Amino acid sequence: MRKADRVAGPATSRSIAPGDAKTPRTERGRRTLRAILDAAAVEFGERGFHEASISGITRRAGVALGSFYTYFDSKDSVFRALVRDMSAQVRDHVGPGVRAATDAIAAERAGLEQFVGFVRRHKEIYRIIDEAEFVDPASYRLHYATTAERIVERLRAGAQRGELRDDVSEVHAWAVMGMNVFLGLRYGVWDEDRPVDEVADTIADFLRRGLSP
Amino acid sequence: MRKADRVAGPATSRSIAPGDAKTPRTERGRRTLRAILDAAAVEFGERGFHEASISGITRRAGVALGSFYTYFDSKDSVFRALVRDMSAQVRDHVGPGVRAATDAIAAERAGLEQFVGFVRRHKEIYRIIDEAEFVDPASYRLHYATTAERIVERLRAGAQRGELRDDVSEVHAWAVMGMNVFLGLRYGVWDEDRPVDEVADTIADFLRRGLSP
Amino acid sequence: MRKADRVAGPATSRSIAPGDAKTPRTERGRRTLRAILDAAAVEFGERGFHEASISGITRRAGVALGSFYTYFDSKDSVFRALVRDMSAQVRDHVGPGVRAATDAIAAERAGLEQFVGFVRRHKEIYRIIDEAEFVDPASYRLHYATTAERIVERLRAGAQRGELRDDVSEVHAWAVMGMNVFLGLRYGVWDEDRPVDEVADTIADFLRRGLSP
Amino acid sequence: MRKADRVAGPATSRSIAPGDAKTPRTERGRRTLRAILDAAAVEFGERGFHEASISGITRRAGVALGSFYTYFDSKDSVFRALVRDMSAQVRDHVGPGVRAATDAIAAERAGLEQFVGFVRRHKEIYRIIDEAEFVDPASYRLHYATTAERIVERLRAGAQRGELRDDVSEVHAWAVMGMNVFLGLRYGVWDEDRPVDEVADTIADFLRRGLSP
DNA sequence: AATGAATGAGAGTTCATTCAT
DNA sequence: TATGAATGAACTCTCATTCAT
Repeated sequence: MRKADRVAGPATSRSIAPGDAKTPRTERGRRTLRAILDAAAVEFGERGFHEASISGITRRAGVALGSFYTYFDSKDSVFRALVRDMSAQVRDHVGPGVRAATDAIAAERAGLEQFVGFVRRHKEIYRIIDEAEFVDPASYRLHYATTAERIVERLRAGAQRGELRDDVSEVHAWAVMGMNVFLGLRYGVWDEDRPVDEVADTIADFLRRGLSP
Repeated sequence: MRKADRVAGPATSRSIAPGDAKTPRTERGRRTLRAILDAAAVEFGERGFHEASISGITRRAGVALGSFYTYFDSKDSVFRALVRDMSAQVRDHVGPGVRAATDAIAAERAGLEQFVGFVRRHKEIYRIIDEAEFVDPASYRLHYATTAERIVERLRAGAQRGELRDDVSEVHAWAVMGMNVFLGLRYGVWDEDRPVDEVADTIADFLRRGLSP
Repeated sequence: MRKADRVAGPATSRSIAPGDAKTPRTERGRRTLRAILDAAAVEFGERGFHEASISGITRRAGVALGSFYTYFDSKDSVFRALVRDMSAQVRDHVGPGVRAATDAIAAERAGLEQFVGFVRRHKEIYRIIDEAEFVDPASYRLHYATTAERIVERLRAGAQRGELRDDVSEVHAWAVMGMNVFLGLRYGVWDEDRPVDEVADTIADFLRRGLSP
Repeated sequence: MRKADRVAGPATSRSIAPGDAKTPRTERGRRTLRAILDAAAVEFGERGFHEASISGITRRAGVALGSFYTYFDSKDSVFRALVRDMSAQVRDHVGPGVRAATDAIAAERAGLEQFVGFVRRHKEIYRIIDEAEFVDPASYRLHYATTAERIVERLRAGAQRGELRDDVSEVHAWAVMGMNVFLGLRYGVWDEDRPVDEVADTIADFLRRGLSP
């Protein structure tokens, strides 16, 4: 996978200019925007929003400082674009595994497994989404609200199929999401001292007992 | 309880100058330090670390700008002091209820209940601890590592008393902590649309099934 | 009269490319230049020289940014072209009425009346010429020096015809011009709370007494 | 007269911090503010508002860049402070001569004489007030509206004393002000090729004939 | 211990102008 | 001739920290 695809690749059908970016009209413009977005992901991931600088982004992208403002209105606006893009990436990477699962518990197990694996490979995404809580609260809320929504739908579908208890609710969904996020932080970002498999097995067993009818 | 005690009260055996603060030698100095710490909690809570300013803190505290540096070396150092102090506050407020519980599940239920109730009353604490991930990662890690530690000890003790499964582990502890944090965010900070009781009951039931022998 | 003529119309014998503009060779080029000049008059009039931007001008003109430099060397040079053009417009609109007057006082009356009426219809011209004091002092001086020159010639001619005092001088001319400009500002640009007629009558009476032999 | 007095001297009873400046609490602060105001008058006078830079002001004042923002919120705010201050200076320098005059015509003659003399000595003030038309229109309007007001009052008082025609009006006042301003520009700022006396005599004679009953 | 003025590095942003297509 | 992306100097403003009083 080419580097640029990480941020705006064809695999996910996301447009080249997510969020607030101005759409380039020429091929050269498309290349520049792509370079800026990639560089921004690295810069924000390494230094965090406030330590990051526009000049750091353009230096990494190999373009002039002013070129940044050809595509974005402000530092905030790249960050917003990035958060939305990464939120979508998490969804796109976790989704297939979940949908391929044979039952409700297997689905949640797959979700956790994919998620922890994904954050191991993209630690900067974890950081960027988390920092959105302070920089772009709206996107942050949206990300987690949407994620919880998806989980509760899966749980309810499982209940209807008789695989889970009838009283599964939003509370369970937030609990599951909270587990995933913190397990991702602990076993994905901070330390990889435990196989993802093992963590997923442990949690799957826990959920099976806790949520079965 | 007087306001100052929230940050550095005698009830919790924390000294008046937690973390990096320089210890004042006179009564007047103690009052000034207290005022600065209180003001810092408000300023960081309202504006976040980077938006917060030293002059904002001293203005709220009603002292001169320069006085800040009589007690702290830098902006980072007040923040560190505050994070540790608040981490201790969470522990101090949640601890008694947990210890008073009659069994392992009741203890976790009490922990969640106390925690959500606490963050409802102190939303700024949530923000300050969370932002530490970016400003003072060491304190952030320490906070969650310590909290997970305490949970795993409780779970193991419960297992030894035969109330929980024998295989409870660090993974379960991080899962429980993750639930608590996100339920606190959802039902404590963002919206209070569900009674704490109900949330706690739901999770207690879930844990009982999931973790019983 | 078509809109473009306001800036570079055939009626006044001014070429399509006044001042610093490069002369277009094709019909298409002439249209583009005309569009840019019109747009510049609006942009400078609305926002003033420094707030105005080349991109604002080309946006209004509906042409690409780069096209601007096909016709002008710099921001200063459009402004210069515009100032000269507008200076000529004032002259062209005020002149006929003055020349048609039957005596010296009537001529000055007509000059004021035409001038105030003209600035009411073209408030942006006022601003553009005035701002030239800071942006293009040479054009500014030239505009007022030329205007004063014309006034002093009229006054001297009136004196020779025995309609005015013999000692009319440059000082009187500058006084008359100053009146006109400030009355134009007050009753033309700022507020139209008094009929032009009345203002002109008052001043004509004042001049008759002040300048008659 | 010391240099600082030009901007904020005791002679005119204007405070040391006109307009938008923050009041310093120490003697050292007062000195710094005074240096910044003086430097700003020179910088704006020489380079005009847009070419002037804060760093140019602080360099001239011999203080650090940041010190500017100890006393002013923005470039606009010093400019506003300066415009108001200078408007007051013109008034203060012209007023005494006018009040000391023995009749209405002598008063206007004195006003013009003082004004032209003043702008010869303070050409930068002329420029600063004029540029306010574009930078701070409110102050500009206020300056001329107030000045016209004062003139119309003088004329009406002269009429009541039987020295001037009964129908003197706002229109005459604006005419007189316009003369003064343009004569100041021509014989004060641009060129000193004619003695102030002579200009004043010419205009006084003109006014006497034009405005006498 | 307290004050508040002074400092200056550093950041984001603008936009006239150039240039490859 | 027209396009619009690219450039980078220059500017305003912020604020943690220092220091003289």
